Amino acid sequence: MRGRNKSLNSPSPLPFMGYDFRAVELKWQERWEREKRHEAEPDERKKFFITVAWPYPSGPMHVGHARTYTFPDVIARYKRLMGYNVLFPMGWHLTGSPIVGAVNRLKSGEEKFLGIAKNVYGMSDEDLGSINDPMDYARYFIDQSPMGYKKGMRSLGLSIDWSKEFTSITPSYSREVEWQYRKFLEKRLVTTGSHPVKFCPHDNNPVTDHDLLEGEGVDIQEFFVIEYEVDGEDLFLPAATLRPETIFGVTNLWLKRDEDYVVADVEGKKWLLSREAVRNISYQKSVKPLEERNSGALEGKKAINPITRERVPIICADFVQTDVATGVVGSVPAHAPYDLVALKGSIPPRQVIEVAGYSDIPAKDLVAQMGIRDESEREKLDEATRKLYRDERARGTMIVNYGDFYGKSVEWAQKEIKKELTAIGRGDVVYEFTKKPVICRCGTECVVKLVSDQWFIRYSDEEWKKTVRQWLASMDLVPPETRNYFSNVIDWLRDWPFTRLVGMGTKVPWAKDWIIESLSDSTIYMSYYTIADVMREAKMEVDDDFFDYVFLSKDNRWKGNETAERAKKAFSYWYPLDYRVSASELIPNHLTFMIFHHTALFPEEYWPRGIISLGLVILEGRMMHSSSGIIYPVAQSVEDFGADATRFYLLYSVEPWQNFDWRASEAKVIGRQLQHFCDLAREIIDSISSGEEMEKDHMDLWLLGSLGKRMAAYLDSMENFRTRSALQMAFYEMMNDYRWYVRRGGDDPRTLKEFLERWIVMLYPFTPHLCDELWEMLRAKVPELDERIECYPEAPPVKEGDLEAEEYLINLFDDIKAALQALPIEPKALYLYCIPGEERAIDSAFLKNELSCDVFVQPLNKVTHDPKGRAKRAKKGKPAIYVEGGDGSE
RNA sequence: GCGGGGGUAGCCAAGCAUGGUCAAAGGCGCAGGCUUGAGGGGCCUGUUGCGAAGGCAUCCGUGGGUUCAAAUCCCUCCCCCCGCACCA
Repeated sequence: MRGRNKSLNSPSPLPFMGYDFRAVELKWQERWEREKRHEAEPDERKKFFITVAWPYPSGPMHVGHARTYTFPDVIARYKRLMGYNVLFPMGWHLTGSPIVGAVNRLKSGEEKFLGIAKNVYGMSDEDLGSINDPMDYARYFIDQSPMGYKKGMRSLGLSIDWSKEFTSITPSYSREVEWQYRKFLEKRLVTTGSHPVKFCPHDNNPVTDHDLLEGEGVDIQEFFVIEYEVDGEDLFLPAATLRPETIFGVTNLWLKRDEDYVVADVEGKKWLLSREAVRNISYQKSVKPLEERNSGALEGKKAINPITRERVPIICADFVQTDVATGVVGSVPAHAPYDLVALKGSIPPRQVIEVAGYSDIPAKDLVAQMGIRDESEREKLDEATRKLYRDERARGTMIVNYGDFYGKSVEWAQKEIKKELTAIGRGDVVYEFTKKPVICRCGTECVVKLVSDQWFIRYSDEEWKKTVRQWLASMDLVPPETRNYFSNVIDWLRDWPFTRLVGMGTKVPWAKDWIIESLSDSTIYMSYYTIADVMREAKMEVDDDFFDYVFLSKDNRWKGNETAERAKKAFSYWYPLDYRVSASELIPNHLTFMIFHHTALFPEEYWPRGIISLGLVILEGRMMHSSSGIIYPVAQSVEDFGADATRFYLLYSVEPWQNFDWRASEAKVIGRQLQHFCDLAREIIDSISSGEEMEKDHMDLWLLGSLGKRMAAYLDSMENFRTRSALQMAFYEMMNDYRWYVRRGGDDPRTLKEFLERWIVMLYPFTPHLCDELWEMLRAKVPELDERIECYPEAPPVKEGDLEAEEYLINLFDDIKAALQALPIEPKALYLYCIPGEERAIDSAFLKNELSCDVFVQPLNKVTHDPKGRAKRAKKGKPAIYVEGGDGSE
């Protein structure tokens, strides 16, 4: 020990001081803003453009959101350190109906919602009174509420370029959306059609799962309807089925016993429908009820199978469910357990499908196997039905002599028979929920409605998919596991209905009654960030030509226009998007749509380069839900622990793409650790004095060498977005190195200054306020440092030689501790026998001090004391150890 | 059901794509000691079991297998999470 600076020898004589994190954070936030530190303009530097899914401000910003936005901020700050010109913008997504819905609920005084607004969202009566329309509500959660997004983002110290801010309903942005869809229309990438949706007749609106009281997650199923003509009457029995291929095995038709059915005109034909079916189907087809007719009146009559022309009897039964599909069912006893049981052998089953493992009457096998006695055992019958369908569909073969059907698969037959029936005008389709009831919040039972004139984006287009697949292959996807996921999504993606009747948003340019729904208007909005400030300043009306010129360089009248030129310059500088950051649950829609849309609209040089998918955040083990009040608001975390501690905590426990469990107790610990770090840094800064030039000794070289290694690992992690691992290097490993250095007597102010300089820089992306503060303090002592921390110092080179000897000692020290641990004696003297030459690495003074006993180092060629003959165990790099107890013996 | 991702010591989690250097990093928590103006600070030590020695035994959801050698490769089973569309 050279004792140049006593205060640095452990333990610290200074009292615990800490710092006022809120004061420091506010100071720097204010300064960054005043200096417009994060506003980015095109220049000659290499650029880095990163965006994150824009928030939908329908409630408070909680720590889950904080993580989503802090991660890209850390990356943005890191890239600035690396010399990039970084654009990290933010906007607001207002499209859609939830905000509209929230305002309606407030206005109608819905109690539950008002309670949440007051207690969870922290809204005062005054706040509530000031909200009259959806924009008021959105504004409230964007920048008025203390729990709002903009305040939250600012208080976290996010380095967002607010000059590029806009919303999804900003008029000039809407122009871009219109441009995009007109392009799609031109390219025939949109199409019109009809589409089944969950619908509430009372509200006269489509409903989402979120709007439901009961029936969440229920799907819509397509039933195929086979029309059987009633013999001798102008009436059809529309038997609804999921298995039209079994039509060859139909032995009879079922109606519910003693039930009043309705004869109705359905698009020009007379159908017999249950009363429930009349209501349901009237939302899918034009249905005019004509008269009632009891099922008993039809019993015994015959109906004509449209394919086989066979006449089969109409039979009534109790198991028929009138609220499912049409309320009319075909009976296939060989392949449907229900039918088999209900017929009780009165009509012989007819096999039409053969499956390995089953007899010639498959339904019979299952009924016997499961011990089903009669049709009242619904649960068992349902299970048998499901199992049989699964097996037959997977492995069954058709054994009917009809057309090409013999020997064909069930799947093929199903498609084929649908085609045939439709062709001869005896096939139709009705939609039904997979499970009932489905009940709207208003209490009304929902129906399946067929929306016509719906517009679709043709994601099913094979050419388009091919382009997207190819581009995907060249993209950087983080984490790599998402590649498979994307690739599957592209395969399964169907046409997407992109028009809505309600909510905020941009109108479909050629169908002004419709609005472009929220996922579909946010596919290329990153491009607008690049020109948002130019557009706002210009305040001018733009048209399709404008975007053609700016985005596609089409030669037109905008050429030479100042605004257009500025926009074009900015766009071509910043685009393409380097990384898109989003939640992994958006892979099946938004993120994939983004790739589709870019490839369809822009030249390849502007297609997005990378996607980072984040994991979700849970709160103390539970899912966060604004609507249920299970949230931890950002505002609170910043107040409780500070912005830096919040940021640090959000990124340290798991990598960004893993799920994260927020625990306030841990966030608190981080706050303490930062306080400690601050103390330590100040101590080092205090110790810096000018004019002192000392030769670096072994420990100094070790500390700087190790720093080089840590920094290399840090850079590698950051380049791959492994922020957790980077933080572990930047904070904990650095801390450990520092401790060891001090413990080993290291105390050179110059070495420590160098060490601290890099330490601050490494931590800067994570805890920018504290780091800027420390940097400022450091500069007061070391004026030659750059004012901006962003001009980071290079890592010192790693010379393995500087590290080797110390590693040797560390290993030896560990071995000694392990050995001592198993010994129940007080060590008095420690003998170390090493390969000659290695003794140079053994700091016996240090060991003596640490172990409080005498230490004798004896190279193998100079062993003088070895009563137990341990010296022979010495190996290269691993000295032999002999411990002598207090009484001199062992 | 379909598709994707996981199960590692009290907790969070690293490692597994290139088997051995893995009793298995780091953090948290917990325990003990030190800091000779007593407790939310710091430093040190420990945290599967055994052990008068740096070792041995057992261990990485379950049960098998491959191998001189498996947390790491192959198979069986069990369990958990996330998407599945008109919703931001």
